[in-house]
Amino acid sequence: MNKKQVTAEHHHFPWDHPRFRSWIAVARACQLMQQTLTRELAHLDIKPPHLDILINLYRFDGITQQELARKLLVGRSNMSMLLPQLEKRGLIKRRGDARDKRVLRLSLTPAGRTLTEEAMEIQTALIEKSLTGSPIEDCMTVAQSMERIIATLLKEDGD
Amino acid sequence: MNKKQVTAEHHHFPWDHPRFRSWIAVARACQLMQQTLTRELAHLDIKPPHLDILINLYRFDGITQQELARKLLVGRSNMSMLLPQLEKRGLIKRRGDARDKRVLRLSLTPAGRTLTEEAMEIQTALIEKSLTGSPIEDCMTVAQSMERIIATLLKEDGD
DNA sequence: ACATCATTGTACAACGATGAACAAAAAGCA
DNA sequence: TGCTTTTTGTTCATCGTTGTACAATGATGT
Repeated sequence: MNKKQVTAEHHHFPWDHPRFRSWIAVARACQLMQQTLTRELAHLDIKPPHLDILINLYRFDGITQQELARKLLVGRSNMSMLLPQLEKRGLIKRRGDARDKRVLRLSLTPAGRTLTEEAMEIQTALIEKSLTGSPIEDCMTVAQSMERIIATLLKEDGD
Repeated sequence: MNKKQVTAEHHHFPWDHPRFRSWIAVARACQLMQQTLTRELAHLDIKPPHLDILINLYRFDGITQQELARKLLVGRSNMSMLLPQLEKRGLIKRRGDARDKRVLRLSLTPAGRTLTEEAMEIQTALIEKSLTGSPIEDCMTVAQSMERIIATLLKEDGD
């Protein structure tokens, strides 16, 4: 009931808000994870963006470039730049669809599948190592929060 | 004790691991948040990387480029590319240190301070809006998990 | 059938981020 | 003092990402 409270009850700065601090931590962790993954994938001569592509081709064989770009939250032009590289390296195959001559359907070659499995091994190991300090239920809480964020941001995006 | 269990007890795929799925959600949320923030900052003619710089100059007046780069987890060369732009726009000031003639000490101009406050308002609003679905205690859990990840990844980085 | 609009992939210029090589200044050490 | 090593910032070539403009194909409506 004196001066102390007056200064304590004001939250002028963003970094005093718990949600703000929380998000900054998320962003930095993400950045660090990307950098570390980049280093650990170096000897396979691929980078996180390539791995994202390969994993999705592994899961969804025959997907189109458009669908792939939407899953990865990147532009179509991005795929047009990266996919020919992977194709030249013999990791993926692109063949036109008979019914819709606009689309190119994507799939992994045997070499691509092998490389993807090696890379996923590395990524999984890195994630497990980084998250061993957090109990599974905390990971579930994190996942739920993140899914809510994704839903919120996607909703106002496609209006 | 028959065939069913044999296939069920194997977790071949990364996306079956809860920690893996959890991290994928983190990465996608981060990506989306960045894109949304980029759009909402557009009318101020700055992008998330610039805002990161400005906020740190707001908090830590007189910081050097090296210290700034370390806080942002980017290379020194990155700062050498971005800071001259902000200086030409009259948002920051760079002046040499008398005692150590190598370093440049950074500070915001009045115009830079004003712009930073506007931009922080936007970012804070976006974060609050995206996280309103998550109770504060969940945010704290998220923050703790992320700080652990950061600590883990930084530890093996600076060895 | 025809015109119009939407969708899919590409080409290109602009920009941010990186790592390596470099110059200048400081720090450590003989 | 003089020599080496470390630190700080810059420059440059390279690469991923974006947005825009474009061509080809498909879908829609009259």
